[in-house]
Amino acid sequence: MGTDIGELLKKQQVEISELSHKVVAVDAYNTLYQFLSIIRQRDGTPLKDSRGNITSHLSGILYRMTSLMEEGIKPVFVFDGKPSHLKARTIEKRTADREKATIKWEEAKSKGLAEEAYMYAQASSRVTHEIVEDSRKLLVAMGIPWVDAPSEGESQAAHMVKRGDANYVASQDYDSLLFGASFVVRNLTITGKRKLPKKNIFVDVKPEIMELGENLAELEIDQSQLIEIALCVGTDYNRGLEKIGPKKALKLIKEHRSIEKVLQAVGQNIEDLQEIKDLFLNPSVTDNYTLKWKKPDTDAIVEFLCQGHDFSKERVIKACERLEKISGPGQRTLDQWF
DNA sequence: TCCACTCC
DNA sequence: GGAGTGGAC
Repeated sequence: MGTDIGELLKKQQVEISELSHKVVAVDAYNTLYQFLSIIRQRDGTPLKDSRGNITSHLSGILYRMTSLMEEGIKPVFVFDGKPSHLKARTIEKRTADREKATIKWEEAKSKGLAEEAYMYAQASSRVTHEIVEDSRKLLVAMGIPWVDAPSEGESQAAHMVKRGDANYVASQDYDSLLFGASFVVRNLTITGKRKLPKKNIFVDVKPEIMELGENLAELEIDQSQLIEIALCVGTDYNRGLEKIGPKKALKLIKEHRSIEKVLQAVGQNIEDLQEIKDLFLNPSVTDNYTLKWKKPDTDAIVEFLCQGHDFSKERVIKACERLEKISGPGQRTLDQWF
């Protein structure tokens, strides 16, 4: 997913408290996908209510956003709009991969291969329309704003950082840097535990910040060249060049100064090159949004999660009390919130 | 208070 | 992922 240029980028580990009072534009798709793939029962089944609706994302949103907001972070969710036609191949591939994984999940389950089953269960995660709608409902009840991107959520989130309406884009992907976000935060979690892929081992992770300008300076390239490197490696809009990874792409772009010359040199081609480059440089975004953090509507949260989705009332109310306290009287950050 | 482990 | 629990210290 996204572009694999991570190893070129300098990241700075920070404490969550360092993000206090910052507005963070959360890449909704990325975050929801993360919740769906990770918040699961031991056999790999996602959390579900009694009617069979998936609820993993709701649990993730409720608890993580509550914790982040307790730290003084102001999240805004940015949802994907209509994807570019250039993304069609990637979307088809994701669908196919998901379908394969779903079949393999069943197979592994019937063979009693628990670990394998879990892995395929994760890979079968899908951010459905219903999951997006439910997430929006919960966000509204929690008083967290959200924005609909005309196209990519990541580009809209990057745009909001460029405009100064947000301080960071939160995403595990690197694409928002390609879209020109000057600050991106990864691993925006509380516990700081992350399961290693495949293995049943957990490692400590801290939020890490990437600064676009600093990275460009370090790599001695400009924004356009960073995009060209990504194009060489492969993005959601194009297949990467054969036998070219991020290190080699960087070297080639610096050496030849432009991707056209790189393509000549390696004797390969990238379809729709200019169009994709333009998509990163001039993405479709909107200024038509207002960011307003409101007091949580505890009744609505309880109604939605407990009556609607069988959450434990006791636990939900506890989370609501934490939320109310954030915006409540005696809170120093009160004026920062409204 | 710190974990491992379970439940959601 | 994050909350809750219970045993170990």
